[in-house]
Amino acid sequence: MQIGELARRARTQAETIRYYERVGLLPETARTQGNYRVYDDRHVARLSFIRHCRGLDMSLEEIRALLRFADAPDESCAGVDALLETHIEHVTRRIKTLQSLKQQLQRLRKTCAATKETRQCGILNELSAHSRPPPDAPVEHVGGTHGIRNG
Amino acid sequence: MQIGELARRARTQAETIRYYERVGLLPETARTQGNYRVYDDRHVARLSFIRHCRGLDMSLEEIRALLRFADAPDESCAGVDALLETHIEHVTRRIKTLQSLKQQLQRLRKTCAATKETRQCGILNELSAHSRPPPDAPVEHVGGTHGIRNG
DNA sequence: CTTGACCCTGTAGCCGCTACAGGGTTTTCA
DNA sequence: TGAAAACCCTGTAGCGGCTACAGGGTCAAG
Repeated sequence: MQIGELARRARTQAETIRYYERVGLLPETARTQGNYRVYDDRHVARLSFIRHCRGLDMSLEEIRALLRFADAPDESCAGVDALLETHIEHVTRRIKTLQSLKQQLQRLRKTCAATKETRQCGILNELSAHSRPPPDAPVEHVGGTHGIRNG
Repeated sequence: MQIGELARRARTQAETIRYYERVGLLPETARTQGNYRVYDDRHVARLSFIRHCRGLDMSLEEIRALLRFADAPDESCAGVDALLETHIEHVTRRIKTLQSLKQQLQRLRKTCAATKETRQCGILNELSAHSRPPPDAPVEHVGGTHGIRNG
């Protein structure tokens, strides 16, 4: 099968597949005479695995690590388990951050209830105040509020 | 004051300030003879405002919108309020996504409990399965699990 | 023999910075 | 006076994880 069919089967885009090859998540494949990439079912499985992990918001680095375990089946399952635990911690931390964020935003919004002009808008005043929430902790790896950068 | 002091006062980095100027969040300032940017207290206020909003995980686009309200004090506070509401929705949605993610990950981790070798690692098997969680909704704008991209 | 569907490589863009390189200016101190 | 240090400047490239082109080649059907 060629890249288009692989893309359909793994619900991805051809460009993403080529990207994964470029960054070493998918192996370089055989080519046809016309220089088209050729894939088989194992590629479908591997790509589906990757997309599944991405759906679970793992980074490509984490997935790379998982794939190393999958590729070396004699290593202990413990590594996989540990990686997953770490990832769950990241997610948990991110949830907590977002929850406190949400509270702050809601408090802020109430500030507006009274006044009705920007001139004296409580929100803007609050936001101008110097006190700031602590920055989002020693940059771990669970993204911001805005747009997961893929489709 | 010059850029370094502004940076210290607003707890930012000079490079970030120049970046904000470049993308139009901060105005272009006067310069000294030696071509150094010159700032005053209003710049501190504006930059603190921006950093505060960033601390609340707003996008620069949202902040730009807020600044427009702040710059045009006759417009209604309602716009500010609406913007905030939208942002809160983003955050709420992201929290929900992450929570369901976490559940999936925890289920996955239990799969491992029995077997102890990757060869038959339940996690890897599960992850290879074709069923995938739905992608993270029509890309709104609250980032992934990994690393808020600033300090 | 042309159309169209598919494929290729390479590069630039998204966000919000960060981190240089390679220079200039100003202050400080011997 | 002159050197070092501390500050500033512009410009460019990088992060992650793609996406979206431009500008071409290949292949099957009509």
